[in-house]
Amino acid sequence: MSQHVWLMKSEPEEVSVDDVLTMPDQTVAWTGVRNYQARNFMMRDMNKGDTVLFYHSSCAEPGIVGLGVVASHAYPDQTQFDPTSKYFDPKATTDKPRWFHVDVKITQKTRWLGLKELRAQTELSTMRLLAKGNRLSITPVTAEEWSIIKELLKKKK
DNA sequence: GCCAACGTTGGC
DNA sequence: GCCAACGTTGGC
Repeated sequence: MSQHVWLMKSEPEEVSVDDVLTMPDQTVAWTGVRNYQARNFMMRDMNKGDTVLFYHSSCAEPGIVGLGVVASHAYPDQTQFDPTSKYFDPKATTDKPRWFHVDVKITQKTRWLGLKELRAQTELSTMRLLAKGNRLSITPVTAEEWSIIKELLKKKK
């Protein structure tokens, strides 16, 4: 079972890195994913202990703001069964759930590593996050990309 | 299975 | 609020 690194987007208006730090065990259930590619990453490719780059999106300061780990295996997203939830899916049943998610535990806040700064690194031009037209909320990060990001995070911007 | 219409994402 | 890019839906 191999170690992976993932970049996971969250809208700070919904769940910010600080919000997660106030949650029990600094862990958030990553519910609400309604895209099959992102779901499949969680179901098929994620392992407990994988590294997570916590990214703020749809906000004034998009970028990486924290580090964490995958804290569970994928399990059914309860919001799909809740008619009052905006994530309700009428086609999902408890026998045949459509949507699954993992839990993510934040292990540390980082400095803000903004999207512009990421784009400025030619070595990071391969990042899935930065690919033209990318909208995926969960994207894999290669070992090479991760080591570059680690160095960037050490720098005092 | 094709594909037009529609909805969503997310940076700007 | 705009809009490019992409995913999903549903009629045929």
